[in-house]
Amino acid sequence: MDTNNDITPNSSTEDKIKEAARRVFIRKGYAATRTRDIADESGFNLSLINYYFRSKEKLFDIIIKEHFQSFIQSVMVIVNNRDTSIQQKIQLIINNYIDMLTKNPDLPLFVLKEINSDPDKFMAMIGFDKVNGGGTYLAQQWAEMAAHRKAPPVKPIHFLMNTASLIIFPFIAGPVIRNKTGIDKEQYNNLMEERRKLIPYWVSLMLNDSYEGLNN
Amino acid sequence: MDTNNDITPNSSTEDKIKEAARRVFIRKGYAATRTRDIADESGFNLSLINYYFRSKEKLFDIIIKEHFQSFIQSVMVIVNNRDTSIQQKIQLIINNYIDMLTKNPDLPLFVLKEINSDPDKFMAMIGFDKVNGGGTYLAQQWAEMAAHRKAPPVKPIHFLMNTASLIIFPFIAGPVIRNKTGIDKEQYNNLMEERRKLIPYWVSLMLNDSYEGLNN
DNA sequence: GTCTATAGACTGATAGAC
DNA sequence: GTCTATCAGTCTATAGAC
Repeated sequence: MDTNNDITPNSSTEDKIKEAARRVFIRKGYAATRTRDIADESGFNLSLINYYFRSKEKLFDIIIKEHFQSFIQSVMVIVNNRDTSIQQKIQLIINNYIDMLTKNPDLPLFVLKEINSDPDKFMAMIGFDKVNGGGTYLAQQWAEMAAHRKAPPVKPIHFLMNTASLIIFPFIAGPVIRNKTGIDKEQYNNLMEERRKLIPYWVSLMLNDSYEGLNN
Repeated sequence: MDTNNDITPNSSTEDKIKEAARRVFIRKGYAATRTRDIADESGFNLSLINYYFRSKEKLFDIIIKEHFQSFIQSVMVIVNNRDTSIQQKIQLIINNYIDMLTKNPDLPLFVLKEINSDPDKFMAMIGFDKVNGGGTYLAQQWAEMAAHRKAPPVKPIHFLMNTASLIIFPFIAGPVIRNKTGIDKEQYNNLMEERRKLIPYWVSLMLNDSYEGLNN
């Protein structure tokens, strides 16, 4: 998956415009992005955007598809691996996300914003509508784990929400937290690195049988 | 704090425009909001927006100030209360947030989006720049708790991130999760209600001395 | 106070020169 | 392929009738 922000020096004009468009779209969102911003970012003339891609919307569509499909697929490979435990899968998914989000910190806010403005359209665009979490091998492992406990662990939906929250939200809230604490981007990334090991620990706490005592 | 979406029937034109503007701004963000949208939402003519508020930007400024200041103050009252424990404060803050976010599910994404586009400006606008978390009574209680432990609990910054993540992120991700699971808005709100008691339990797990064993 | 009409700037997209 | 010039539509804001 190519989600880094490097400029490939020998790429074609078409690719350079795509790279520039990807950066601007993700930073500002579809609505707030002007085709002139993309032209400036690419270093080429405004009219070339329409020459290569016909319209702003088609350019957006192409870029987003390319950007997400390989990432979604890499997660699907992890959750369907028959040789790893639930705990190992969780660690791998967390690593996968933290790698990707460290490279693309603007991505979660962008995705949530676009999904908010038209859920069905955007999820179909990135191919997330075809993902069926319940049909994964991870889901099967979870069901087996739940069956072998006296007390049920936390509801899957809450567990999923919590794991996603702990991974993704700190990236979204980065600007707020850095603004309040005064820590710089590098120090903040170090905090995110610490979380690679901390999040698996925190989520494992939620799966403990001691959960039983809570149902009051 | 008036953050509900009720239309007050006997309010003036000025107030009706403010109410309409608040709804539209929060739903779509500043950049994507057109003054025509506000005019339509209010039922009045486009030109009255400028008659009463001079410009889109000044109207935005007024509304956002009013919307947040009372909420921030209500949280400050909780964190500076000398008669409640850390645990009680956490529960009260969680209740405060879940109440507010259930009424205004679009708010977190709106805030994060605006902060992302200009952190200093927006945080000053809502008065959050003057908030000093380290000077609160809660911070003092935390320091005392940490001093009485052999092993330090989780770093305050991670604890803060995690608590905020578990509260706020599920509201942001609501559209995605509802889209994937097919559950409706009311069922989703029920899940959020469950979290009132679950989040304090989960965050308490992170404060346990068993945390000691993690530092490998 | 509330409306219609329109100015002036900006947007996405295209025609045509080279 | 890449550029300049410009169109047609939309945006915020204002002037002026009532």
